[in-house]
Amino acid sequence: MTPVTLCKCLADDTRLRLMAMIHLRGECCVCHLVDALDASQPKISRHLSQLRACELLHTRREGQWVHYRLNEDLPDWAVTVIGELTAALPDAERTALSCCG
Amino acid sequence: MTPVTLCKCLADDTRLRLMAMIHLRGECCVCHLVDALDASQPKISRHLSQLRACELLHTRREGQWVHYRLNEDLPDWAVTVIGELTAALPDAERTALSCCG
DNA sequence: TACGCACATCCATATATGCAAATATAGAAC
DNA sequence: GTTCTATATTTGCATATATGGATGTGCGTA
Repeated sequence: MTPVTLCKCLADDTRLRLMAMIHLRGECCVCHLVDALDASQPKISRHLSQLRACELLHTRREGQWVHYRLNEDLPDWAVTVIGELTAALPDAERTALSCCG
Repeated sequence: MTPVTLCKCLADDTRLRLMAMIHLRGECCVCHLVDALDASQPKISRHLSQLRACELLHTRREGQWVHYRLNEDLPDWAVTVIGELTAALPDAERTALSCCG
């Protein structure tokens, strides 16, 4: 995980909101992410795949659901950056991502 | 300045190193940035233009030289992110950007 | 005029993005 | 076991955007 790699991962509105939502809520399953972000399921899936390939996210399967969570081994600076960017989102958007839907 | 905008600006190796160098050194003129990053002048110039257009950098002309510095009005979260990413660069690279060349 | 510094434009290439369709995977009903 | 449905992923294709080199232009200095 390099600084540029992290920025590329977060340099897309969908991916940044995915990371923010998982950062705020903790573990999330795909269907909840699709609902909260109001995007097509394949679109969400593709971005999740990219975030997983870059080792930002880890997954856990539970029956038919796949749960995504932050990689616990991310370096501190990466977690700090994700937290700062999440906190900098507009209040309305951050609230929509954090509350249960 | 939105979180996604900042990430897009920093999601390129040349731009991230430009921002890191200016963050570490303070104000820099274009010719020094070109030397330190070992890239073509038009390439550096184009990326600087983009960073200036996004309000990350401000400029000051002094004779034939143009000096770039961080926008003093950047929100705190943006400065924090830039600082974290700069600090996360490999030691050798960060040293090359910070020392006088 | 001549020279150096910085910026802008043109063009080719590479990468990213999104939609649609096809392919696993798991659970429920029979 | 078989079939059906829901969930999630993957792939192909077209489009959009980003990137970099080469070249030309503008500005300031001597």
